[in-house]
Amino acid sequence: MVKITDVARHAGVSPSTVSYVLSGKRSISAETRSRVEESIRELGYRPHAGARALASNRSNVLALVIPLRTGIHVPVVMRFAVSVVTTARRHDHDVLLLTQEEGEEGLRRVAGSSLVDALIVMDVQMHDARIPLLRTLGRPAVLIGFPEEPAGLTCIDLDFRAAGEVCVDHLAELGHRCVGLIGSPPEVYERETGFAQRTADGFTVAARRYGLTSTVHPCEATAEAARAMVATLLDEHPDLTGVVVHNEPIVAPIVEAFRRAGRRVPEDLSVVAICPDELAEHAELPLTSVAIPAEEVGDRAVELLMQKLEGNEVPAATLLPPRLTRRASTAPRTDTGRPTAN
Amino acid sequence: MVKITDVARHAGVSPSTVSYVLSGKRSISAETRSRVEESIRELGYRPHAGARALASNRSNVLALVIPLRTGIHVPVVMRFAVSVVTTARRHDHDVLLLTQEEGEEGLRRVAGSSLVDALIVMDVQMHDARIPLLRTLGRPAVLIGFPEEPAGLTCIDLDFRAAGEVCVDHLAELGHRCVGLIGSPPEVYERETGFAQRTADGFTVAARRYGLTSTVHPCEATAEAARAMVATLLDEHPDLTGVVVHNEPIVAPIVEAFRRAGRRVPEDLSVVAICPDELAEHAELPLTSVAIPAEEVGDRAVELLMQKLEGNEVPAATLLPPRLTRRASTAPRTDTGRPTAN
DNA sequence: GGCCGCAATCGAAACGCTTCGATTAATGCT
DNA sequence: AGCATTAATCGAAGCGTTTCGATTGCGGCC
Repeated sequence: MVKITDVARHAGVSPSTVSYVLSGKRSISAETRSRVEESIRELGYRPHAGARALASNRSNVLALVIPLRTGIHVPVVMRFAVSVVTTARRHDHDVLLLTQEEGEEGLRRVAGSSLVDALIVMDVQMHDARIPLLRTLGRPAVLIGFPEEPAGLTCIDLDFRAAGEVCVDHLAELGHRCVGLIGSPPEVYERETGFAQRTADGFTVAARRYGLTSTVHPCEATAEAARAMVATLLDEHPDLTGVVVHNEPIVAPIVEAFRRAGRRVPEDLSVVAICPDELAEHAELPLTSVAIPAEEVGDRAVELLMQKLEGNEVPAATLLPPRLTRRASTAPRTDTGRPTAN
Repeated sequence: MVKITDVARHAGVSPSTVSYVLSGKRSISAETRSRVEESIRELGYRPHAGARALASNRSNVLALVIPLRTGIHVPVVMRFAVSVVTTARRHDHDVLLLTQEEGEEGLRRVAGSSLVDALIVMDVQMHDARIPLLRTLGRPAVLIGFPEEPAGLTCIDLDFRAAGEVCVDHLAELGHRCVGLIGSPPEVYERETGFAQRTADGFTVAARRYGLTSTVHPCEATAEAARAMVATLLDEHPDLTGVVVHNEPIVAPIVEAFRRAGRRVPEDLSVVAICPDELAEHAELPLTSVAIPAEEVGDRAVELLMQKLEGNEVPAATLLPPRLTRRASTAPRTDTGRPTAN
């Protein structure tokens, strides 16, 4: 293994000079710099990560805790993860993958052993056991999602409450008077997962503001559940003409089920999805949707973390504004109420 | 930060004794051991990962390279990743996440800097630029998938060739005489991704052995493409009564499309999927399938790596035998050929 | 009873890097 | 011309472990 002293000897300088060339923390003459760089290249030198971490008290590794729970849409998680890794690399950091199975002890371990400099935690619950822990860990952390009591922590996410509202705004503007939200699986709500709850809150509040009839239903992420859901909905709310779907895997099955139930989309029934743009665009019928900006969230989370690592203050809460894109699944309400034969 | 000397002082022993208690590399009296352990607990001591890596020349971290390419089914990738992390933890290792974007330079970096002790590489191509690199890296590596020239490397995967064969075996036994394989998106084949190619090979060879008419078609992973595929297939092969689908996202759309085209499944047309059991079980019509044992592959990959880290020899190739589970989507061929009206 | 071997423990030398003062040479200022 | 300042570099002291030989008792053995 080639080490810094080898490079130093080869370039005719001291090891500290090599170190400063690498870190740029002190000025180095152009001539020396290029000589050192040439030696580094020639010898194929790579600083030893452990030695570096020991001496500098920085590992240049971030921990990323990814959720494994049921009811969480995997492709979205992956998009977060990838954007975190990509952005971390831009800042010369690597990413250590932790699963939720490891739980609090995992966080303690990687933080306590200085394996990582900072942490990113996904899938935050309203009352999350990791929250108090993160406060005491003494390492910068960014949460993707908002707990009930975020004081002292840095959180970022799509503004799901606003997302719920924006969907209702859109439907209300189109003249719909009776709207429904088809949400995440029940267990997601039972766990009090912030994003699901807040979407429902925003939806309900906005509907009330417009004086709309509204209803919220959790739904399992299977095609059968989707069909059953649609049946229930149409049965209990015959006037229903606007639906918001916040459950990625079943957006297509829901639309399909409404059609089978004799509702044309969008002529008889408007559907707004809260899902990645990609999914909405490539559906059989392109769907009006509020995007889940996974890449942006992951990216910004890392940027926030980097700021904190440099000792800078960062906003405690970052709520990304929802962006609704009109596509082919929403239309003004027709007067006829329930136009097609049943 | 509490360090090993603090623990040593607190327990009234030397630092090396504490180290030996932790590593178990020398015998320690029961009394001393428990005194040290108590001190560790009381002080909340955690060995510094960097210092440990420096002194021991082991980071206890594995690199996992995950694919980001199009045409790769994300949930399956995630299941690999999770099982890798879980098993690695059982062996007291952590997992560093690398994306394919980082490419060869990423491998060089993490291996060269001793950030990781060993590597797991997913989504291996037949002619993969990383293969020669891995041979020179001087670190144990396990590939999930098989390249063209695996000499000197350790590879593991489902035996996709056998999987293709097993599907044909099953269909042939049921009396089908004209079978088709609907595969991964074209780009996956263009990249010469081993698993796709081998499945197709196994399928074709087995069909020939039985004297069946067979056809292989790549297919984009969208519902539209699935429908188009089905139309083409039925058009070009009117006698088709058995289909193998090796493309997770579209198994349901394919079945659906056949039904719309007037083929009852399984009465008129048998479908075998190559996909995770979970997907096959929870489909509207439970599908006869060959499972993709992601968990087992990830698990075994880590076990192999651990063996190699301990200096043990391991088999160069591990091919997990395919397991076909009969469910409701396959049935004996009926005499009528194409029974339902068209 | 002296010797051997083993179990248990200690001390000190790495491990490869960063960083902090110190040193030297060159530059600017008056 | 002399002094102060700055740029460029060096040397050495850590950083917190692990590990290797050395040391100390102790029981068993002949």
